[in-house]
Amino acid sequence: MEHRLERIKKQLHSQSYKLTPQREATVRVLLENEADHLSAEDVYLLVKEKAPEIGLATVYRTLELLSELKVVDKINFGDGVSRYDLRKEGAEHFHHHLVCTECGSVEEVEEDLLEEVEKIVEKDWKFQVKDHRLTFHGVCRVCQEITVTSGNSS
Amino acid sequence: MEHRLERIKKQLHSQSYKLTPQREATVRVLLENEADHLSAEDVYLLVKEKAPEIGLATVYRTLELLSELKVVDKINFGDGVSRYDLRKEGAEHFHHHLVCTECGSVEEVEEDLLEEVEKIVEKDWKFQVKDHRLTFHGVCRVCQEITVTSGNSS
DNA sequence: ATTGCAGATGATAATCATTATAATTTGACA
DNA sequence: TGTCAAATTATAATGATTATCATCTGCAAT
Repeated sequence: MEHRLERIKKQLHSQSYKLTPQREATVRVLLENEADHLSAEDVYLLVKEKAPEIGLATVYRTLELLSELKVVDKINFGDGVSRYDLRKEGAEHFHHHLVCTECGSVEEVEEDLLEEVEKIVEKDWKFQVKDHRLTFHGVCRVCQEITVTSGNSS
Repeated sequence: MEHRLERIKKQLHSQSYKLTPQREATVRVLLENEADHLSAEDVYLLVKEKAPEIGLATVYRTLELLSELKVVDKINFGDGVSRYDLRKEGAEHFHHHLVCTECGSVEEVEEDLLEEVEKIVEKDWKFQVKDHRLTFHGVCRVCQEITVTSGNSS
């Protein structure tokens, strides 16, 4: 945790940005909630708990900055809100998501799975892939069980 | 074209919606601009050319309706705007997109390419896939050539 | 043909996320 | 200590989308 913070600090410094207290608090919130997919508003509320004087605009700017540095990825699941997701340390590619249409839960898939597909796209479409976004919409394990349980013999 | 319009009309009727003149004008615009990825505003401006009295709200409502009927897919490339993309006739799956980070162009990929990946997700994550969104970001063929041409010996 | 009614529409106001602005603060460095 | 650029805060502005509400349309029953 501290290690990853250090790393991000160095990344900032390498582009002559500073790790201000506000930025540090924001990064800490992201690290502590890595499993979630927080919106800017979510982050703002959480950061406020440890740094009550922070402004929403600063959170937006920080997230934007982290996004440029590829520390976080900005994603969008189709509701009108951008969400910010920490890139796993050392991950080459952005991970994928499984969005449940029943309960709204979001699972992460770290496996790449797209190597073959990218090769095809590069070869057949002559498109030089830099990044990708893959989201599956469907029914998660939990909701499948609920459906089976509650709907078996009515 | 007329054939596809008929088909959409039937789909509407099957859910007891009507194909009003405004809705028809909107669908026609979508059919005539199938290659593009129009925002609601774009659609609005185009529809206004043939039906000047239409309101923006109606366009939004129509696009929303078509989206529910899976006639169009609502997509989001990360700028703050939703775009509406006609589903190809008979297509099981939503097609993929190649977004060029240099010129902003968007290519469509109709091949599925994800069959294997979906199988893995269904098996290993017990996630029942209903739909997917796959977008590659990178450099399109044209921009690659420009880069090579203009940057070869300076 | 007229009435009644549900669904659609158009104009506009309201909402919500995000971005821009301007005044103030901070922190490194001379 | 004084200076200056970067960063921050509070707030206003923007832009996309949604809600509201009065009006309109087309059809079924009278």
